[in-house]
Amino acid sequence: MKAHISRIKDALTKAEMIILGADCTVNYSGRAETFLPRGERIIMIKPDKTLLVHQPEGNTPVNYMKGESVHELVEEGGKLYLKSQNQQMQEYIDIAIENLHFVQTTKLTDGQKLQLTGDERDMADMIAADPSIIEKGLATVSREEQTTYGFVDVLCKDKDGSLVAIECKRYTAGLDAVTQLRRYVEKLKASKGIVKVRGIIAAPSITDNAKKMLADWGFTFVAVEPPKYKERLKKTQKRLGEF
Amino acid sequence: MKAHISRIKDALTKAEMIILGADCTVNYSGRAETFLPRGERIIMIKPDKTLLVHQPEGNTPVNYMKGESVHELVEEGGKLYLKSQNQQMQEYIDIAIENLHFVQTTKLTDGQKLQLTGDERDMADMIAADPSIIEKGLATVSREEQTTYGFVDVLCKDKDGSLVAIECKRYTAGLDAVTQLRRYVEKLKASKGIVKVRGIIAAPSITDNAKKMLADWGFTFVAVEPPKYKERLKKTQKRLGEF
DNA sequence: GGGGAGAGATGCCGC
DNA sequence: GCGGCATTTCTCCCC
Repeated sequence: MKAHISRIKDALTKAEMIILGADCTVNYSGRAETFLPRGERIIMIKPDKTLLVHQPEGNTPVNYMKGESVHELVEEGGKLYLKSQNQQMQEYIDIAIENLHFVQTTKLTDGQKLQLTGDERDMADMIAADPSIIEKGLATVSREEQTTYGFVDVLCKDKDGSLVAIECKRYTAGLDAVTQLRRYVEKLKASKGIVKVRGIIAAPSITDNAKKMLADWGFTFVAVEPPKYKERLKKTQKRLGEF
Repeated sequence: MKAHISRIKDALTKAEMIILGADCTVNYSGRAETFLPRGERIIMIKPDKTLLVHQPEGNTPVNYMKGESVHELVEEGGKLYLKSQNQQMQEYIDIAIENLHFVQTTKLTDGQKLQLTGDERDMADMIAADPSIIEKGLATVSREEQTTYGFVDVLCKDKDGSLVAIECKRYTAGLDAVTQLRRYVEKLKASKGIVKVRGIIAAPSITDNAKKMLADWGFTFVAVEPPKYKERLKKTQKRLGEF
């Protein structure tokens, strides 16, 4: 135990990655208040002082603290506590460690950034580059046209010269997508003093309610698949199809 | 190395928590496509088959895979790969492991759930229990009143008998909060055939643009602090104030 | 299981 | 720094 403690303290000063397997209870106080009764979890303290507490299940950490937090390992009344606080956010975490199963510390070297393709930006770029995907005769006017009530993903003119605001969604468009579009169309009408501005939602699909609301406002939906979506699956299927 | 590999494979079959420190490159294909060049990271495979890849910085995993994924450790051409796939989501991750710094496996027992107070639900409950916080003479009609275009956080009647829709936000209300409120108010008017329905946003603060849009629609803003917000800080300040 | 909305959201980009 | 918005969002809850 003594060896564990000194190893953690040493790693904290050296800004090494620290990973603990611990039987513990967790209290958080800050933007809200949480309590996690005793159980076995993984505690991770990153070189940038991010703290993560992970349960055996689920994607998201059950408790966490932003980078630049201050962590301290203290012994009080024969018990071990990990006390963390973030001055900026005025947040606090106290972890009462009942049992320390293992301690792993390591220096990590990694300056790489994730390269991602196929997000909403790519989808909007794809449409802006060739708006005929949406409708014949469309011509792109601008990308991310600013209005005081937010920005339009892709702004086009149709073959009749009417402005067309296009809102892109990578997933099923819901009510929020329609209200967003509506906001932009209204603001465009007001700011430019035009009566007719069309609105289009470009997404792979749309919910029934959103479709109704879209109809209420005279907008339309165009089914568009986001780029790079399940690319590997498509390749696999193609390969299978070749045989 | 051989010992590492067999330990990982064994832990996978036993559904133990697996944590690797590895120099690796990561490819993901599914809802999008990502590539992460070589660097040192922490790889975590949970008992429920969630996969997380963490860089030395930041709160969120750089790559991940939902639970119920299938993970396989394979050696190809003298190199070690961790190949994961999720059948449901049609997603794939390949991790090329250049160097395995450490392997940690452990059985984790934890059936506990996080207990949280101070979220939006608590805030809405607080207002519903005593709507005079918002305005004198208000009486609560319902919580989460359903409309086809979404549900109203708190529905009240004012001293004149007019319906009042209240939208709660724990943080600074933005444009989206106003459009949400607008949606509900319009739907309430339509479904109940009433001309006058008031709209109120209850939040600690509101952005300038949202305030303008609120005014455009004849709605109002009431400043309300969410419950339990920075509770510990308040306690500390109170204690300090005593001296 | 889909839809709607919050999250102790986080992170990114633009003004 | 605030604001507006996407996220491989995730997660919960209600229909």
